[in-house]
Amino acid sequence: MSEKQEDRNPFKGSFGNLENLVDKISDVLRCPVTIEDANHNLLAYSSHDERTDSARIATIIGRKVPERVVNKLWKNGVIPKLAQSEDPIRVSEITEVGLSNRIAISIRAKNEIIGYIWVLEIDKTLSERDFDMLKKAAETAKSQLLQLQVRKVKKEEGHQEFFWQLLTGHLSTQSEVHERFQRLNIKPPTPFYIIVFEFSHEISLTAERHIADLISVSPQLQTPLHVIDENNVIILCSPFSDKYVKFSTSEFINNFIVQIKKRFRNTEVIAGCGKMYSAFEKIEASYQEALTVLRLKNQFSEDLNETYHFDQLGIYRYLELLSEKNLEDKYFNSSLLKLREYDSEHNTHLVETLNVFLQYDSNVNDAAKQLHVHTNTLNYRLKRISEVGDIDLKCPNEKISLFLDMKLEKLQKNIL
Amino acid sequence: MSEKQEDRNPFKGSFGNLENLVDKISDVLRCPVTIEDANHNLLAYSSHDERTDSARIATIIGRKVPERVVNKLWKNGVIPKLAQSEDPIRVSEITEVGLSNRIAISIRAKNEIIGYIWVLEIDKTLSERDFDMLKKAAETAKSQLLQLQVRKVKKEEGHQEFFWQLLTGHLSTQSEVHERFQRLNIKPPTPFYIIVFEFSHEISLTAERHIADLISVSPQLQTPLHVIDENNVIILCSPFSDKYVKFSTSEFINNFIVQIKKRFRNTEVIAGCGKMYSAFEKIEASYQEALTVLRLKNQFSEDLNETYHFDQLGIYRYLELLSEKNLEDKYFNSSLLKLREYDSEHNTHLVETLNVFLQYDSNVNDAAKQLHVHTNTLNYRLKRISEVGDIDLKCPNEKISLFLDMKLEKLQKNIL
DNA sequence: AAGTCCTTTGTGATAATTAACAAAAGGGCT
DNA sequence: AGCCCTTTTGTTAATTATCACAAAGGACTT
Repeated sequence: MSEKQEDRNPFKGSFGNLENLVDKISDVLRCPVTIEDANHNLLAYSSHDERTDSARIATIIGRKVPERVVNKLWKNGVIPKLAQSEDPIRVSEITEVGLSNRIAISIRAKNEIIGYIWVLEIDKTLSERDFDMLKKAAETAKSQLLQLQVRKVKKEEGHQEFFWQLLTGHLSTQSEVHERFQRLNIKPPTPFYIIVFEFSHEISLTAERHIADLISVSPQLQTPLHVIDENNVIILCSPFSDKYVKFSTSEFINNFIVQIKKRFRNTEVIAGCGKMYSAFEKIEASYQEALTVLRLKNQFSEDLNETYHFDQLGIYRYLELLSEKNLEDKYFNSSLLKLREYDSEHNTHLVETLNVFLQYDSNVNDAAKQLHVHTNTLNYRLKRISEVGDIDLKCPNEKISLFLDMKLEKLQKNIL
Repeated sequence: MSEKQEDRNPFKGSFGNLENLVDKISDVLRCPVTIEDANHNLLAYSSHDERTDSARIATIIGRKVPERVVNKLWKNGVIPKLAQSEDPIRVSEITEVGLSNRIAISIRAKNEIIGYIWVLEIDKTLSERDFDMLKKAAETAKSQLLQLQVRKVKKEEGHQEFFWQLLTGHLSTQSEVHERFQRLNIKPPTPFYIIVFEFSHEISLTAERHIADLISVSPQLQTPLHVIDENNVIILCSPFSDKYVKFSTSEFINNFIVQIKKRFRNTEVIAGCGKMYSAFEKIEASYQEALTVLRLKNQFSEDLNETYHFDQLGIYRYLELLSEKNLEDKYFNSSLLKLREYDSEHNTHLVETLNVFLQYDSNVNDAAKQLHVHTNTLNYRLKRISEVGDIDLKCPNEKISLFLDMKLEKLQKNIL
């Protein structure tokens, strides 16, 4: 550091305690300031100022940043960014969790994060010079924190934060993950997979407690980590034994949903489950798969009513994309068009018949039952379908195309 | 027009004949210039200059722009653009047809195009001022052309140009199309469809004549229009009767290919056929469909060997897109993975067995024959597949997913 | 070399599917 | 009403598919 810069550093020297430092930062930047440790526990906050936002109030009251604020910051990448950079980072307003515009910087010693400084941009926007100031403040905060020996209070404290790191893929090495599991006294769960429950309403505090109970006592699965995120409950699961994985998972899911519905009427819950993996860097993948299941279940609610596992999605993973393509190409299935024309001319139900027939895996008996007609009737119709639509019902390509195209038409009807 | 502008107009007054005008334009712009009528017949060309390109030489020799140059200009949208705009349009070099950089402008009377002026940018690039000059030249050319009564020579002359207009969707109204057909003494072919033959080599002049004979004498179909475009022969077809459309089309296609292969050894020919329509604005769609067939036939040559009609493509229309999605998602089919692992551990052929089984529409007998194993063997394997891969072979969604995913894996192998 | 596990093939009984035909029912038309 | 055409249903015989069980062959282990 050059002499000139040192002269301009208002944070030079000792402040005795963190409260003095935080007030000094607040004076210099003319904004409310908060200092946290690496686990988002409140260490100090500027007091001259009553301008503030609800997240800050909650943090000061609870002496800790609320979990859902931390979760959000993980999800939108703010905390990972802070972990990478030594520079201040601007965070735009996030009204859902009561965060107004603010600036954050990490306090770090030897590349390890030991805390954060938060500056609220309530009615002033920080300049480049302010950013420099903040960097100097972080430097001073570093020595203060080291003196306080807050280093001991390492990141391992929060289960939730650790889980978010796993879910967002921000833990790089296998060994690091293992270490973290050990520190939390959790046997590393392998193999594992992610289950996400999506609630129709936001999850209340009462519900949170109930959910935590439900998860902790589950006899079917190990559930070492879980977190609540707006309407979703995200759970890291591991089977007790290699056998019956599917069975115990569906037991767990069904039980969970039944219990929730019993306790909270008018609440709808659906579940999505990612693939099972053994390498921890795949936690993110499994989480994303679970979210995909939920998205598609909302879109194809009838068809996927009984489905919760990513592996069971099958063609439904593909339909959205294909629907877009067909709209673009102005594609229509010639056979279905002919059948539709025939249907409307002769008051028949060839399309519906074909649909059910294919749905029941080309089994004449089952399809006939479903259609409430005689087997011979169905056979007669199939012959008709074959003639009218110019369809070879023994050709997999044709059958699959028809199956898909009918699903796609239905999807497009739903969207319009 | 203001007096000033008129003063600056070097094309004012009478030039006596087009040759004088074209030389004047060439003098002013210092570039080679050509004037054509609406059918691309040569009317006049500047002579002071031996700088030129091969397309211009061919045009002057033949007193007409070569068909393949005109086709190219239709396909890449230059002629449609000239039809819309009164301003000069810059055309970048098209080496395939021997066109160097040039500027074109339409000569029009009452919104009707009666000719074109072409300016070669051989070693000079035209300025904005030159463009203005060219517009004035077009104005003068207009009165000259009108005097020559070239208006009589309307666009109707060229079959090929008309066909390109249809193929590229540049004829707007049904009635206009009907009129044009009548002028060419062609009974408007409805319903119609497009067949495209793709040759492995560029089509020689000898081949062109042979192809024209083959098409004109076809007993299966009406073929009022056709055009040769690089390696492709594009044909507008219409069935003689509503019945046996499919049959006569495949007869025609097979005959064509056999004849070509007999005459030209070492030449491979594949055919693609678009959907049948009745409204002429759909010619473009049918053409594009035929091209899609050809594209996919090149990609899935084994599977689509016997396929030529767009309606028969089925799932193959979708595979490219799905392959991209799966690569992006890093998707893999869990069941197939398990089966593969089992196969390599136990030297079995479960994946291949499943593939054939699904290919043969879940028919145990046919699949067993294809696999050269006993029916019971196949049944045993299917039971194994069901257990190992955790697959329900009665569930259409699962079966279709497996079918698709196996095709997609194969596609990805081919690409890599 | 014997034993084990997995796979393949053969046999035959049983169940299920398909095909052929006849009768009946319904809808539209004159 | 009577006719024609299409659709539905019932009956039966012929054909296929499915299943259980036994035997045999291969690969690998001990």
